Amino acid sequence: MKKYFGICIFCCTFAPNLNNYAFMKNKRNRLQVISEILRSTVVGSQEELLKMLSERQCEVTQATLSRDLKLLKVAKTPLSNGTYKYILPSYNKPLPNQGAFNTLIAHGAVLSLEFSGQLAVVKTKPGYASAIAWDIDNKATEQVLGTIAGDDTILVIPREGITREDILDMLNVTFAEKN
Amino acid sequence: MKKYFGICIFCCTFAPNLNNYAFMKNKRNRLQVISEILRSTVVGSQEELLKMLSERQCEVTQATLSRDLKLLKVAKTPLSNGTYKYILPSYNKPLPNQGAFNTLIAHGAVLSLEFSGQLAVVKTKPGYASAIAWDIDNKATEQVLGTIAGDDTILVIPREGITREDILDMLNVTFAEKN
DNA sequence: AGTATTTTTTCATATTTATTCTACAAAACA
DNA sequence: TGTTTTGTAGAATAAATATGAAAAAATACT
Repeated sequence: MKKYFGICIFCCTFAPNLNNYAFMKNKRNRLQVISEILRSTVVGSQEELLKMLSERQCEVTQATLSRDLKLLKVAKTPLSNGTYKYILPSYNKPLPNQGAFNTLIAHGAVLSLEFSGQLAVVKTKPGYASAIAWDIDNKATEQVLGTIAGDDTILVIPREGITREDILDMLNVTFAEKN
Repeated sequence: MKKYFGICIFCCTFAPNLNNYAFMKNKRNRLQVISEILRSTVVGSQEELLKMLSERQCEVTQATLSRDLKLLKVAKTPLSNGTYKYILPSYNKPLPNQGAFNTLIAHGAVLSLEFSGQLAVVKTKPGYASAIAWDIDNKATEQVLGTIAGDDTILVIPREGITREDILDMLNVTFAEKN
């Protein structure tokens, strides 16, 4: 049976690659490091990035880096000062550091959680939204006023006074039970 | 005395260039044409773009094009299908022009757009909501956290920091591409 | 007008980036 | 187990892109 090897847009790794390889010696780590560098630094060329990688014990060739950047959908864009910058696509940018929830995200039907104002939006695999919304509705009446589910998106409306952290905790609990 | 020649991000021309030149024979027009092409087509290389330009009576060399793209801050970004695409920065993408969206509204499946707080609600012809929501989801990940569609209504949840105008622009782009 | 100044363009080329081809390693399979 | 498939990476190279410098065009100035 064919397994799907898809890159996880949150941790930038391949889902089935669960083993531990030598530290900093594999693609997964490298992609992570590249993301981190690009998120925090202005990098104008692959060569430059190559140097920064080798400083972090990631020795690769430009060919590999080119492929990595393609994989990560990193764009090269001109800046106002006449130089260039490699930028991560927006979904890689934030890396909302949500600890435990991230690991759950990586393997389940829940793809992401993001906030906007007082609202939370949960993205799921297509078709899963209603089922998961039902779980949330039922397990989190204290924190959640209600949910609205489409096909792959759930809008979570928290009660007044509920923080983002509360929502996050609630989801962790809800999905911890699912696995 | 030194004059400041700054590119106008709205019309893509240089401010002091107020005269009329021969049609399609100057930088201003060329930049405009480049913007139009990139807004409506997937272009993967400068050579490709060069051809499209010459079809439109803009004969230039790759060197000039490279500089034009730098000026317009066009980024080259990898696509999921393994190819590349030149993309305009977001402020060039739409024309922040209420009018355009209204005309589309008048003839298309999109009936209206209204805002409430940070949320936007799009009304569509019956049955169209999911299809249009899907478009919005896919074409506006930068501005939109998610959408939830009923039969004829779409709830659009903008990301934090996204203005109503951004949403309007985004919709213009999305629906301009549909025609 | 003619001349000076600034801007734009091209040519040639340097630089940068993507890809082909090869080799090998890990995982899946029989 | 051996075999096949899939994924990763490097070297070499092709392809794409950026840039210096000179020429041409446009504009400003007198």
